[in-house]
This record gives sequence, C-alpha cells and structure tokens, in this order.
Amino acid sequence: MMKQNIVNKLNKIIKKYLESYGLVDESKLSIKIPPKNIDADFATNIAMLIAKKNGEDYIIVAKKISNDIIKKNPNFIEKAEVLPPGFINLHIKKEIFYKEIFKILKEKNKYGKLYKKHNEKIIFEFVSANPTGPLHIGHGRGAVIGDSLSRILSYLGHNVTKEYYLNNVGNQILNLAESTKNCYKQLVINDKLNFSKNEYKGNYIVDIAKRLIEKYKNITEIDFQKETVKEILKMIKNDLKSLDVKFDNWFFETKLAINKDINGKTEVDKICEYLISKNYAYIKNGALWLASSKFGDDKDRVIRRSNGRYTYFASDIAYHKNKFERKFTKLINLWGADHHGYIKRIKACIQMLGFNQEALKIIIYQFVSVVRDGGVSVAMSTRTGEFITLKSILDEVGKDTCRFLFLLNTANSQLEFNVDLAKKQSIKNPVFYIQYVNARCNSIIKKCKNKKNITTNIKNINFNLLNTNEEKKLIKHLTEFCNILSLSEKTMSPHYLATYLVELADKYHTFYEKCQVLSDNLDLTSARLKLVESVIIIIQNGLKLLGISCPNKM
RNA sequence: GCGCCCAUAGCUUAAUUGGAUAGAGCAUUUGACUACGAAUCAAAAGGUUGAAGGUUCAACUCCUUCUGGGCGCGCCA
Repeated sequence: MMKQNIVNKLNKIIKKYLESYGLVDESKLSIKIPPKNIDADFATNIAMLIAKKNGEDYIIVAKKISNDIIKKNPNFIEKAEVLPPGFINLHIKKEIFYKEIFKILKEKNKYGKLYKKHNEKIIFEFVSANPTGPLHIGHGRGAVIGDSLSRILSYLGHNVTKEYYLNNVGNQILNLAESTKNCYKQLVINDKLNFSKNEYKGNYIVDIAKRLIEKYKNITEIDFQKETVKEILKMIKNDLKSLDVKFDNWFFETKLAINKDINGKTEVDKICEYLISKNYAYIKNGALWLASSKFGDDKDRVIRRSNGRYTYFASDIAYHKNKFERKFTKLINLWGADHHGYIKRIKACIQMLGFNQEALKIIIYQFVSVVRDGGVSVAMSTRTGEFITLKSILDEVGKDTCRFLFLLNTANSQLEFNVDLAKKQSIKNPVFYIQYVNARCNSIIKKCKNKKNITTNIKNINFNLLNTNEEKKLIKHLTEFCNILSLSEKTMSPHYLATYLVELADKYHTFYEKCQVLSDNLDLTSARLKLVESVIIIIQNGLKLLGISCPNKM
C-alpha cells in the first residue's frame, strides 16, 4: 500500500493549500502517478484548481505552491517541478522506494496480501452455465475472469466464496433427457441418428447414450434426466479443472424448486407467497406476475405460468434470497453479455426482498468469437451444437496461454480469440514473455549460488548503487504492484494486473540487457541480485493471482 | 422500434475512470548472440481515437445526434 500511503501523506500536505485558498470542493483534486512520458513519481493538479478560482496565472500559482512544498517537506520530497498547463510534478525521496523493495524481499509471496480487512462476506457467482452441454469458449472467459478476480479479492483480505449455480430443473432439462433417450433408442436398433428440431445435438449426447447402453440392460431402468445431467456435470467439472478453476460450492436449483419442506412447499412456493402478500406480485390472465416495473424494471415479469409451472426467473429470486440468508453481505454476479437484460429485474427483486440493491454487483463480460485463419465462427449455441468447446481450445493452446488471452483485455469489449495466432505465437506469446523473466532471473540466482563475498543481508545492501535509468524504472514499477491490485479490486477488472505484468517483463528485459548483474563489483552485484529477487517475487505473486504457472526453467 | 455494450496504427488491443507528447504486441524495415538464457534487446515506420457538435483550463474518457457492429427485448432457459 505504498502508493496509498504516499497519496495520503501528499493529500494532507496539499489539502492545506486548498483550504488556505478557500476551496472546499475536493472532488476535482487529483494526486496520481503521471503518464509514462513524464519523469516524476506523482503529479497534482491543485494549482490549476486554485488559479482558476482566483483568476490567476496557472504557472505562477503552481510555482509558488511547489516551492513551498519542497521547503516544508525536505525529508519526503526530493524535488518538485512545474509543467504546463500547471501540473506540479513531485519526485519522492529514493529511500522510500528502497524501503518498499525491502518489504517485497521480506514478505516474499505474501507481499501485498492483506488480512481481515473487511467485515463483508462475498459470494461470487460465475460461469453457472446450464448443464445441457460442455462448456464453450465463452464460458471459459467467464470462468477465468471470475476465478482470477476472486483470487485477487481474497488476496486483498476479502472473504470470498466462489459459487456455481446449476439450473438442473425445467424444460431445457426435460428436453435434454428426451434427446438422450431418443439417441439411446436409435442406437439400440442401430438406426441412423435423427434429432428433431428442438433436441440437443452433438457428439456428447451420443457419447452419453452409448455409455448408458453399456451401463444398463433395459431402458426402463434408466432415469435419463438424472444420468444425463450427471454426465454433463462431470464434463463441466473436468473442463474447469483443466482451466485451473475451482468452485467452493455448487448450488443446485432443485434445492429451491423441487425440494419441499414439512408443509409440502418449495422455496419458490414460499417466495411467491411472500411477494403476493407484499403486493409485489399479482395474478393476470391466470399467470403470476412480478411487479418489477415498480422497482425500475422495464416491465413486469411472469414468475408462474398459467399452467401452474414456475419460470426460471422464480428460482432465481429464491436463489438470491438464499444468498442473503446465508449471511452474504456482498453478491457479485459475473454474467455474459446476453444476460444484461436481467440486471434491472434482479435488482428489483432484491429491493422487494428488503435488501439493499447496492449489495449486488453485476459484472458483464462481452462475447468471445473464435477466429481461424480468415474464417470467423461466432455463434456459440449449445442447442444447435454449433460451438467451440473450451476443451478443444485448451487442448490446442494450453491453459496458461488460454487464461492469459482471456485476462489481457477488459471484460467490457468483445474478444476475438485467434486460435491460429495463439498457436503460432506459442513461442512468441505474452505469457512466455513474462514467464521468461522468471526463468532468466532464476538462472542468474542459480549461477551465483557458489559465488563468495556476495552480501545477502538486506540491511547491508546499498541500493543507491542502482543508479541507471533502467534500474530506477524497474524499482518504481515493482513498487506499483499493490496499487495495481487495488485498482483491479476497485474496478473489478483483473486485466490491469495482466497488463502490469507485461510492462514489468518489458522493464526487466531492458534492465537485463543494459545492466550486467554478475560482475566483479561485489557491492553492485549484491544490490542487483536483490533487485532480481524482488522481480521474481512480484512475477510469481502476479502470475499466481492470474492462475498462470511460473516455471523456473522453460 | 426500445434497451445494454463496443468502435483507437494494416491486425489484436492498452490508457489507473477527466490530465501532459494516445502506450504495447503481431506484421514490415534495420541493427545486436566469444558476459548472467536471443522465448531477448535497440531503432525506424505506422493515429484527425468511426463522424459531427457540445461541456471543460484540459476529452479516447462526460453529454447530444448520426453511422457501423455485437447482444438482449416470450406465460424460453
């Protein structure tokens, strides 16, 4: 939390000027790391705010304030410069950065980790793909973003439970079971396979049917619904496992929509009764409608059809209620872009249940399209069987590359996954670029193991010897790790960490070319070795949070 | 028709959420392996940030309109 500490300190210093000039509004005040082309540690726009209010010259005010800051904080600020249009750029004393490197070396794989920081209990729901087929590449994106983000949140002291909600009830499941059954029958009489329009197609259905033929002698013994879901669930879990994604809990819809209490009522029954009693639900044309438009939804929604059967949405209400009943105080849902229309209605429900809708945070990720040498295949439809399975991609490009390509971009824009390029670049690939840093570092460490007269005690290292631009940039970048984690936390976007690691690798490789680590100058060698060690720590911590391996040899 | 998201270099994209000269990678051109791993580095070239207005000292970022793309709008899930 080095950046935060400095910002807090600077805030105190700078706010005094705001007050002395009678400015109350702090919302436009910024203290942040300047763009890369600016040589400074921090920058503030305070002078422009003040000058604007008083109608004074930006530069003159900036110079006045910056001079004053230097004079009053000699132990903290190295120098301050004014650049047009009126920024004050601050250089922090080098020792503060060295201290942070100390901290990295000392805390190692726990550097940046926070403990018991939050009282809230988070439930993070993601993937939740229907058990009607194997996961496709779009689900993969959700799985990776959700998994990496929850790793980051946990690392920052949040109490996170990762949950997969399984819709194992309803028409789609009946339909699925029917598909397997038909396939089974046709296979038994050795018929040519024919699927009707609404049935699920795909080799996995045939595989399941074949397995059932082996397992059972008579069709009457088979519970097709149970068996099919079981088999598909096995597939989904396998796919997630090879992506290195693990859930803490699998929540079955049957628990809400099928299981009954001693009064013969399901959770869904009960929630509907509650909603009716509160006048949040009403009967129209024989169906039960939720008055969600009262709470910001575009229109009211049917939760129980006139034929008496509940909609999927009814279970969803019960599910979110259940999350609160399990004492979760913050709900995070990661949804594919096709679900954006559900945000308003589910937020409406949460208000009806008497909870704060702010407790629910919904992250939407846009779709993935797959490109192969020119041709684009987009539609990921489980029903038609036209989709690219996550497994096939994993088999082709590997877990690390797959995860990283999902993590490098913001969730908010559509992702074009170029399989051929990912394969071709398997050597020249951003993941390898980062992993190579670790390999190079470890190679150096190994090489100097037998060297004598190297200083290993951090306290005796003279970091002032690390004087080149490459070293200074590398040090500064290392110290931004915590800042990046909290940015990812704040924006719920793990991609900041991914791009940060690419930049770190970039800075390390430059350093590596320019600065020979092992040399006759023992003091310098010792200092550079410590720098290399801290690079290893950050790279390993970072990749671990992204769920990517970090081999010492490649 | 209504709603959500997107549009940045030839391609894939970033920009710490309103800051300074819009950063990378791939592809192209040039140079560097008898020093710690060349899966690397150095350099060149490539941009009116889809268009037009507006707000602001400051706009890729916010507002309005338009164009193009994705997705969603059922008593489907």
